[in-house]
Amino acid sequence: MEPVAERRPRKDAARNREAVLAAADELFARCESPEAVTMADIAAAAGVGKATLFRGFGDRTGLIHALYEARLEPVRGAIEEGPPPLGPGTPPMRRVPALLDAVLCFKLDNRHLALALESAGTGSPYQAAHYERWHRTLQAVLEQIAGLDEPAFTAHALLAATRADLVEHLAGHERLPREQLRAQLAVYTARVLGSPVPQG
Amino acid sequence: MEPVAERRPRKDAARNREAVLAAADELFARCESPEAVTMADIAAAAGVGKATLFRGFGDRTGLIHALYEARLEPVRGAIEEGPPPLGPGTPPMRRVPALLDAVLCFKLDNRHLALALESAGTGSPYQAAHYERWHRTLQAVLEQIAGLDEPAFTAHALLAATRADLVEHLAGHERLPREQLRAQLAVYTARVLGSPVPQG
DNA sequence: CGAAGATACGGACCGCTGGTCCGTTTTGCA
DNA sequence: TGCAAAACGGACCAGCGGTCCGTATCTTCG
Repeated sequence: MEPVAERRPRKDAARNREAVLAAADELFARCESPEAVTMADIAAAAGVGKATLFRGFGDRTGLIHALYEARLEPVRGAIEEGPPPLGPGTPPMRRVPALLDAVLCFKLDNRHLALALESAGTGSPYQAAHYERWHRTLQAVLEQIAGLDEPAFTAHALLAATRADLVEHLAGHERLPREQLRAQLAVYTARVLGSPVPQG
Repeated sequence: MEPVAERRPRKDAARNREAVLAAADELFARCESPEAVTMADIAAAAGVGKATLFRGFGDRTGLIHALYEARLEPVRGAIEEGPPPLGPGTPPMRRVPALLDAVLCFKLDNRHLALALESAGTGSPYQAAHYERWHRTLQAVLEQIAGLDEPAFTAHALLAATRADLVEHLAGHERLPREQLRAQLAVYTARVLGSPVPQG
């Protein structure tokens, strides 16, 4: 079979792609509701025609996914090959809370983007590639904890506690401070794991 | 001050309202994705003009809310004044799992409707009246359990495990049987409460 | 360096949706 | 039975995601 050459993109295309991602990022960050930022807005802010958006990312959800994935990259790296307590080689009972805290912090730092992703029209968030990844990772760690059955469901349930709109509701609407939210999630996680509650 | 007379609606209006609710209910149940059923569809199915929809319910989310509330009515009654284990007067450690099981069953029985509600364009599900109600109820019961702090967050987290799209993902997409899902939620709930796991 | 082919561009354009307007019909009351 | 008030319905509108195609830009090769 042909080795699919995968010729690298033209340089104006690459530049435009970056411009679009940057513009979208800023617009989503600035606007309160993800639905308030339209594709035309993004194109205009990037100084680009609308067709360029769709040629480069397929459709709206494609663009949001790409943006999310780019922002997520560092966290993913830290989880897959970083040092403890996030990286591999951490004892499960310590890694699970670390993973969830990382997810929570990410959503706090990228509230609007996460919100945009999870309410991105077509398809539930549960079919997105990154959710699958997070779930698999978490499930694998949970499986190493003796006496904890149903790791698959438990992983879903724990991740559900960090849903973007819940985070937005607590942090944004109810003004719950960041550290307090993190602490509450930590306590909750500990309870699920049956471990003694963290200090404090 | 005038006693606001609240003159009762004309009978054709009442009849149309029912027709619309019935039609919407059936359409949402029949179609896979809530977005696939448009307001025009509902109006046509009810044998009514589009304006009647908007006059009666304000906008799309208003209609969905009304429908949801109507379907929810029996469950709400059972919780507020029904017999144990759902109603008041049940020991907290037994009532919490009963409440969550009721929520789960409701979402299983009304998957598409719940999905429509939670992905209803404007506003997160956390601002809807019924969520507020469920959360308050659950929180109140959790508060009666000694040694369990953060009842507010715990209530949110537990309810998050019954999110409509998660339920849809597990029951619909992954074909997890109803009883199995209920059992898993029960085990998970027990773990959060720190109580011995239910039999089985 | 210049020309030709490939690639990407952009904004006018389309279909469809939620939501509104207003002339017409139905209802309730005297 | 007559008349005002209330509700009707479907043509209508604005705005969205997404597409099309003539044009401009890049790359490559002689």
